[in-house]
Amino acid sequence: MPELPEVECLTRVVRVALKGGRLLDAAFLRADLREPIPVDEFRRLLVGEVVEDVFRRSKYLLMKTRRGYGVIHLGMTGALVQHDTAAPQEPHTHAVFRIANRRGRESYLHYVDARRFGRISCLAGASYESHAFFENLGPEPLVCPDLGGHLFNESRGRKQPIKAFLMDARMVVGVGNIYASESLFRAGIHPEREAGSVARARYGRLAAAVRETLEASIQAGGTTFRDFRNADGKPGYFAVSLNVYDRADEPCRRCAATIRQLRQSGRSTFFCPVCQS
DNA sequence: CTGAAGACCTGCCTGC
DNA sequence: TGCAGGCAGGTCTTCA
Repeated sequence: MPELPEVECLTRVVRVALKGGRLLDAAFLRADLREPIPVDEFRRLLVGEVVEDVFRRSKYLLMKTRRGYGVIHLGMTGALVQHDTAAPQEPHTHAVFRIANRRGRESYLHYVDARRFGRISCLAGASYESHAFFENLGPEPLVCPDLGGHLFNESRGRKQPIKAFLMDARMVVGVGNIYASESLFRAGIHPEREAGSVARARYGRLAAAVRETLEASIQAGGTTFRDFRNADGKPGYFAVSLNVYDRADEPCRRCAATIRQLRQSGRSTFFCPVCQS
């Protein structure tokens, strides 16, 4: 399940493969993802054009050309895998992009997504920030200069549990279910605590915990969990160091108390009842 | 406005 | 063995 570190790792691989090169063709085997792929517009904005940049905003991967942007979101089960052939290599291959790197060497990026929660779209024009996908997004956790202060300010008056608050992309992007549990553990904050009741200093610790957790996962190549693979098809290796996620009834690595599981807003939360308060 | 719940989708796992 | 049912969750929509 791709979260921000997975998308960051993928973006780096795609950047090497595509920045300064061209998208030569885009074949769509089925266009009915979470929303229909705008096939004609996508081709018009991207095919044949030089890819000036490949970057990430939140969990979206963007490819910039002089005409606009290609936008890819992997949803829950999506993957973008590089191959030497256009022929689908596995079930649920929904799109195949023929690309050339800046030296002209050709390869293929296969978009694979069993559950079709993902999104392939495009934006015309020179800027992407004002588009509906992006206009309400909070800051990037890895580069925001004062994430703790920002979260503290945004949280005042909110009765929402801090875990739901932390996962709200309008507050900060890129903290999905796994990293929300892990970050709250690292910061020692109970996931059910009211967001508005958490002190400024604790938000400072939480912001540091979010950053450390995400960066550790990026270093490890993204969390391996069920469906995720990197663009070269290799799994990431972060799952081995998860402290609480999916560890219900197992001992806390810090204090040996039993890790507990609960449901918040329909999502599984894992926490240590001793380390987190 | 807030916050919670539902919908989307399909592979995998459990239990009968 | 087969099959029903629950679960996974990012994001958008709906509802109270």
